[in-house]
Amino acid sequence: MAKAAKSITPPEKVNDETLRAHVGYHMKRAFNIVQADLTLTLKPFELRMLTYTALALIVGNPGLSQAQLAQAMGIERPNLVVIVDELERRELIVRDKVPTDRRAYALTATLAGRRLFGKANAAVIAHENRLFADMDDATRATLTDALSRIRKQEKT
Amino acid sequence: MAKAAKSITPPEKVNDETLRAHVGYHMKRAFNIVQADLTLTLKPFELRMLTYTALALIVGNPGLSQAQLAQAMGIERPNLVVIVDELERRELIVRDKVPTDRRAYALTATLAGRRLFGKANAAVIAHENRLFADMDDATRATLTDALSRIRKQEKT
DNA sequence: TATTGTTATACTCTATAACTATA
DNA sequence: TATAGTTATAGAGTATAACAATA
Repeated sequence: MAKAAKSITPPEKVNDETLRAHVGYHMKRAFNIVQADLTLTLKPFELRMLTYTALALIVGNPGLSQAQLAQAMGIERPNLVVIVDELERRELIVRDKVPTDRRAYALTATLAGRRLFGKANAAVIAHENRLFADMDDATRATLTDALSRIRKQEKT
Repeated sequence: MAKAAKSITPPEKVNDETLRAHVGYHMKRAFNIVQADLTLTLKPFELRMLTYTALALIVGNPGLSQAQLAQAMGIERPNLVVIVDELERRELIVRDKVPTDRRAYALTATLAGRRLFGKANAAVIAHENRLFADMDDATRATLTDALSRIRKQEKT
């Protein structure tokens, strides 16, 4: 039988029914939006999400080691090196040798680092309030809690 | 006054109090975990999140144009080209010229494409059930809904 | 033997500018 | 003028392997 020439016309509206059933799909879309807005928010401070996060943890934990910081940020050690390099070059943090373990560095924020973090953090709080403005506190708490409970699965 | 030599010791436990207050921080951490698990889930099918998503939308919307697909996926047109190229090269979709608009392509999944998507989708559903196993349906619905309501802000 | 920090490297995802061919 | 698809390119994030110094 001859192949019927089916006229293909682009659909009026895109049906994403299959994907809408997956939480991961919504997470990606939402995170991309949040990430893009956060990038603009941090631009005036010359920070990115990663340098902001690292600075926040160093400000809150003076003497932190790079291994601890990488673990807390959920990234691999090699990826942290350039981040810490950048913060140190800008004199927002200092890298001190730990006397009791000569392999490790103790990371501490400088006064400039703490000041910059204070300003950047205020901007981040405003960014969050803007993005999640139409979300009531209970929903926001549920969202935060649900997200923070997602953990790595053990390998089978 | 001489600078006091303060002995810096790494903290026992990392305090992430500041960051825990931000939804974006939890979104990133959670998405990284989901993304890593999804990558492993799709590996046997030689798909990534982007090729899987594109295939899902083409299967569900025969005749879709690339511009529509890029818009539905929330990515820029140039980034879609290599994705569509790959799906076409693997003969999972076909690119047909649209008779009424000779600039556009109509994307349609082949039988092989629909079959592969069926198998991959089953694996993705299992992956989601595994990752969100300890989350009850109401929470999952709240999470999905809250995430899908996050929208781009208008420029001020 | 294991860990800290490092280097080198590769892969993926995202965005923008500029082009062509059509509309 | 505007849109569809494309090319080229750059930037950012992530991961692994392998190394020197130290524990």
